Amino acid sequence: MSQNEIQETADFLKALGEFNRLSLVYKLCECQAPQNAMCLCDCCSVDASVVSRHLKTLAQAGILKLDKNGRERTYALDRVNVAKELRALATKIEMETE
Amino acid sequence: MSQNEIQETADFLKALGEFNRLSLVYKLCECQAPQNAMCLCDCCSVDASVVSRHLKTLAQAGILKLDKNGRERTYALDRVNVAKELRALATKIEMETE
DNA sequence: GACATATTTGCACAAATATGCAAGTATACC
DNA sequence: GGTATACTTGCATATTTGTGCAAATATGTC
Repeated sequence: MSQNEIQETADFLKALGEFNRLSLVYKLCECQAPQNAMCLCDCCSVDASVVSRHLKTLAQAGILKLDKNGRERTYALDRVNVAKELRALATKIEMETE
Repeated sequence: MSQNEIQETADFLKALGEFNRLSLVYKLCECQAPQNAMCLCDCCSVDASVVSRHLKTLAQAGILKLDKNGRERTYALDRVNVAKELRALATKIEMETE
């Protein structure tokens, strides 16, 4: 396993491993339709700018997908990718080597 | 989902989401037998005290199991628990609600 | 163009975190 | 008891990170 791969996985997990960001993820988990940032502000009691930054972090980690329409940005969970990453890690950890 | 549950999951992911800690986890992943802390020092180039603290963090998050014999402490991956947690999250995220 | 809405960005700051070193504790060996 | 080995802990410190506020940008509406 290369240093880079370790760093990437760590970044992915770190993005999920913060209370407000994980709250956003769970909130989006309940939504079938993509949500805009303002709507997501309700779920954690922080400033809109903070939500904006958390959403950016999550999107960069491949956890959310961003869509721009007009002055609105809608975010949706990248369910397939997140589940894939988590399962890959679970499988790796389960597997006994040598 | 309660605030507490969110916090616990976030703590679990945060414990995994740091480069040196994840390196330790991968290292232990390759070992069938539990390893002592000194042996684990080799895998990341930091002071033994730092490794000691990271191992403590991982154990508290339910990622490692600790065993004391004599002056040695051996650590082993709690494969079952970690895989279970990751899979539970994957399933939750995959599932579309309403 | 003026104004409202949606979101991002710059700045400042407090809190958390990772780290190294030196000293402390615990156990084994002589 | 003295010394070596295997850690852990306290302290200082540098870096990162989460946060709020105010200003900036971008787009829609009148």
